[in-house]
Amino acid sequence: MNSEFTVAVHGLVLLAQRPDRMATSDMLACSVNTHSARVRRVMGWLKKSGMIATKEGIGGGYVLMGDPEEITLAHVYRILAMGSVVPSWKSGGADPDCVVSTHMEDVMSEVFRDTEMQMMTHLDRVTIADLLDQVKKAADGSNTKSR
Amino acid sequence: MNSEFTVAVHGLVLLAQRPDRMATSDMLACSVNTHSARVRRVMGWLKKSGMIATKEGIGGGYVLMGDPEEITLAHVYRILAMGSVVPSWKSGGADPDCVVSTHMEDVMSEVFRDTEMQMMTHLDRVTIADLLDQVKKAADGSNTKSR
DNA sequence: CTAACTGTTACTTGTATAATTACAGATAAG
DNA sequence: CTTATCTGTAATTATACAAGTAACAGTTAG
Repeated sequence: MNSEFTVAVHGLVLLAQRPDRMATSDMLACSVNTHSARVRRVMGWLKKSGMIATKEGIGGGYVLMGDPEEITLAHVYRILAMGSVVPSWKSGGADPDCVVSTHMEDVMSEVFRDTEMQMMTHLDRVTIADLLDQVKKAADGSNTKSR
Repeated sequence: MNSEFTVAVHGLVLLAQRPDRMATSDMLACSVNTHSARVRRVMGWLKKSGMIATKEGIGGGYVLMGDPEEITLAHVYRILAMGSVVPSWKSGGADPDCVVSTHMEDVMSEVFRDTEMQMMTHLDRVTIADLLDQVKKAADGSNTKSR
């Protein structure tokens, strides 16, 4: 699971929170705590998927297009992070006389693939709206605490 | 999921395949295609968990202690890779006036934790023996092919 | 025209990880 | 006793990848 997924989810939650569902890349970058160029890159992928729309020029920004209660983390993951839990490093292949060496790469590839699929079943159950709720609860908790 | 998990699983499958359930770090390193010092480091963790035993000196090596049919990938994951699917990079925290910025780190931490738990349910169903079977099947497939 | 935005590429910097070296300790065999 | 073969461990080096950032082009409104 990569940081681009994190940026995207954070960005979508911020858009969902905004009254007009809109924010500029600078605003998003400030909330996320990263550079706006990075935000633009990530949000560009989401735009391509139709999850958000963009308005260029004066008064522009990114606009959430879907219903936060219907946007799942699995959907975001598929766009930005698919395969990211799989290590890039592979074992085996060095010893042609050892069947384990010869075949473990393929066997592990399947393990990783199936594991990622299972992981998606959780992400399929969590929506952007859920996360916004959690943010609000945490914020209410913070406010209560400071009283 | 990190490469140490991969090294460990590969090593365990090789031990399970061996008639005496034993192999030296050099042998393992050759099969895995890495340096023996790295193998020793990883196997050291498995030894601490009781999954394997070691014999030092002449005629030494690593010995599989459990039943391959009862060693799950989840067990290996817990020892070596716990938390490895979580990005080290965190978003938010830069804008104290933005509740999303302030709380998203904690919210995402919980998402990652729950996602990893769900992932473990798959790893709990796969054993070292399963993987060895797959290696054997793949090897049989290869042999058939070359006829 | 200028300013405010998105979009994109390329470069720089930082971080994490894999490879490797070096050596100590344990054990068996001669 | 010495030597060889193993495990165990720390440190250093090399490599890969990812995050940060600069730079600029294109789009749009005033």
